[in-house]
Amino acid sequence: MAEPHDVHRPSGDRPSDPGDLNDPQPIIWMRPERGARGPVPAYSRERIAEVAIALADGEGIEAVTMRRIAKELGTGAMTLYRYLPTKEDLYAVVIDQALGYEPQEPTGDVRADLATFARRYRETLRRHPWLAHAVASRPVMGPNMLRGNERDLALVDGRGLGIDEMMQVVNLIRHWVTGATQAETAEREAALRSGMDRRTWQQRMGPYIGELLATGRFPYLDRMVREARYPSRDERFETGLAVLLDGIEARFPALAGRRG
Amino acid sequence: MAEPHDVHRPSGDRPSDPGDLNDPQPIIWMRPERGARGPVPAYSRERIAEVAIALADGEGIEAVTMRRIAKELGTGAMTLYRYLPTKEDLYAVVIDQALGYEPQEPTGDVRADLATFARRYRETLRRHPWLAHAVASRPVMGPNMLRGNERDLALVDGRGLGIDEMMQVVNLIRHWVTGATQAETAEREAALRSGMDRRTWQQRMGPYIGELLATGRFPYLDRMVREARYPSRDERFETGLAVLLDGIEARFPALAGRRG
DNA sequence: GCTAAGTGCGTACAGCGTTCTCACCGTGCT
DNA sequence: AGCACGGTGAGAACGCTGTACGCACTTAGC
Repeated sequence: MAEPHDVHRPSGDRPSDPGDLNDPQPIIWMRPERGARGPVPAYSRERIAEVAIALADGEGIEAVTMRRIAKELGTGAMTLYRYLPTKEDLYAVVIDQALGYEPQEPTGDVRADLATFARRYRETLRRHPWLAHAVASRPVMGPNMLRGNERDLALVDGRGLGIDEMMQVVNLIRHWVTGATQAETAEREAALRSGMDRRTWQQRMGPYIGELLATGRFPYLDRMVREARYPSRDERFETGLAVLLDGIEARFPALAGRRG
Repeated sequence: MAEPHDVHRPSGDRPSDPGDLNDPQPIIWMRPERGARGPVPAYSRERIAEVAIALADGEGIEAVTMRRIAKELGTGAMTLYRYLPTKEDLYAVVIDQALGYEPQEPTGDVRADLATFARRYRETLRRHPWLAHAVASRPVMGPNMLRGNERDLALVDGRGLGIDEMMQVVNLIRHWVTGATQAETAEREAALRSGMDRRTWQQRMGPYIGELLATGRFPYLDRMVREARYPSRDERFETGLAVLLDGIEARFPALAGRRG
């Protein structure tokens, strides 16, 4: 929330509009990767993001610090600021790079295409356990995100839906997948945090759950503990997805038939 | 991820099981609020959480620091650690308290009940813009969360669904609401960050969007800028909800009829 | 070859969560 | 009635964070 200083103001800036004092920093993807003048840079945004992603995947997102990335690259922390003006910009680049881009051509079967889209998105978010959380916190607008948006909207195009409706369908799936994946990883991480194994977690939670059940005020929790078959995460995902797709076909019948 | 020290081990602890070196801290709601021995505490978990929530609502979640909360209470930072052993425990208590508890009796119309549930949940998350993000990152298990779970499951009970299916339906709605609300707030916050008004944001993004459209490689982005009617957030929410409920009724027909 | 933009990076600062410590308080046991 | 001991408030200090500033060095364009 603190306003970063002007790293280097464009030399020929117009007499600053008194309405807004500091001309806002342009979004990271508008800043040129390097100017034509100085020595050739030793690193690049992409290389830095690559290291940050590896770090986040291997040791958790909280291991991603400027100093640590720099150390991994064999340089000083301040060097990174030649490439990325703030840590928020680092995140933007890291997220967009982690999202990546995988093409998907519409097959004419919208339901199948949307299912593939949902599964692909989930896989991406699961490959990087910090990603769902990161992507949900900010609008990203990077090149991969934007190309991905084109690809995803194409899956529901040509069926008579307006652009608003198309966005609605795609976002419905996106939001559910991010929400569900976050819940998945939150559960997993909480278990891991308490000593790296499932037993320790149950050891910690067991007495608490027992205490709760003893009050008799949590009949459904009781049933969850006693009756639940606990479908696998994959099964739960597939069921949720089927519900979603049923709903989409019910509300937007144009999407239901085969062919275009 | 760092293991906090034992704040004060119970005096009569058994010879420590060599399997796991440090007996894990019990979950915060199992620790007694205070022992029977010493002077009466000047504060309480609830009071601390109250201050933290006010701070987060007013100045953003990043304003919630131990020192700041302490200052607001008129005390020293370390005082808080008598009530909450770590900041993660603070978050747990804060989230559960912010979730609150609002009763909801089943009416016999499951679709209407689930819609009410979804709207109520969304309102709660919107009242505290940091909450959706916070609740999605960890399993909470606090008293409000747990009572809420009982209340929500009751809405789909008595229709022949197993507990797993009941959870499935409730979680589907929860995950979508958290995902969608996070997207909502992320968008809003990003706009606010760049100078507190919408115009500054468009001023920053405008040239970038223009640059993208000029490439001709983003036809759908183009349509979004040109054709989109941009339904309000409330409209989008209602549409998404209708889709979800249609899907639920299609997959679990037992929920569709009136009465029990 | 000069100039100025651009680069690598050490130093330093304010602020973070948390550990250690200590003086003091108040209840329950003797 | 006295005192032991657990609970309490809180300051000092540690190792960490993001990043502002400054300086020496490199290189493209004139």
